[in-house]
Amino acid sequence: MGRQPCCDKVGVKKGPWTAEEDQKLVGFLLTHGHCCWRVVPKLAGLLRCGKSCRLRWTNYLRPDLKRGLLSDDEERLVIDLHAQLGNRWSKIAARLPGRTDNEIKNHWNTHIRKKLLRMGIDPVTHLPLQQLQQDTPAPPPEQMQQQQEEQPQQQALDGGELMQEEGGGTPMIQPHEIMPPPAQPTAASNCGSASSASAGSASVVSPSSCSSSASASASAASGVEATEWPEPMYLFGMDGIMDAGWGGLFPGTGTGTGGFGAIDPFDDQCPGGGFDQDGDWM
DNA sequence: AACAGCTTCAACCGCAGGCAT
DNA sequence: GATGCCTGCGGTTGAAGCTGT
Repeated sequence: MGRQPCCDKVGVKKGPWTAEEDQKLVGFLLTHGHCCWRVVPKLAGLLRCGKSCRLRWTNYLRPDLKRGLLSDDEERLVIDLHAQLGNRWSKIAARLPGRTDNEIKNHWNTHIRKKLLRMGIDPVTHLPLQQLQQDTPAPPPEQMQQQQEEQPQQQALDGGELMQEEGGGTPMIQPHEIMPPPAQPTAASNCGSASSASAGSASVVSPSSCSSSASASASAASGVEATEWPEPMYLFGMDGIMDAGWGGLFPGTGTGTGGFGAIDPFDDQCPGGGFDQDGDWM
């Protein structure tokens, strides 16, 4: 809405990632790691800005990501950490292996925040709302407005949604449901028409609509034992991934974003640069 | 079945900080 | 110390999916 684009270059694609783009990005990062995110899209053959690639990787394609809703323990930890750290989502995410700051931020805003409000707890201060109102006789105008907006919502939700959410909420894919891909998966084939349904959203494979049924049946057929594996990996199969040595790529899965500690990305390319002023590889 | 309103979450944006020169 | 580049962070947006009428 009137914002300046982060990439002023013409021809930079935005919006949802396609399966093909995911494949290119993962394939490139598998073999090269990343030197400078700015040049990753160029070298990977993507019409994206580096920022977009980094975001896609850290929030969705990283193999050490957990998928699905936060567990009760994780949720409690998030609340606890939020009370200590505030909206330092990256710091909070660093304490939850396999979770991204974006994921935690979203979960906070959509689930935990509402839950706390229904419990009469201010999600910002973590103090009881009533006590907050008594202790702060004249809150700032914006806070007053916020409380006025939130109180009716709290009352409105006290009815049925509480019970629903307390009972576990929407049944999305759980970590234990994540199965390794079949031996020879076809790109995006696990979800049937996922790639053809909408070019723009083909890569955004809905866990609830796809993996829990498709991958479960696939693993049942192949007899593969259930293990934790990120959803997008279905798109590419395991052979190349294992050959490329994911384990070496991600030695520390609990360190939050980044996580290329053990590799020397672009070992023979990066040192000394090699890019012109436009960031083109020379 | 069709529509409208609501919810969710992937992706975007601008900004700040770190680092190299 | 000044400048520029790159990365990471937190806030925000909007399309897709879901739910209710």
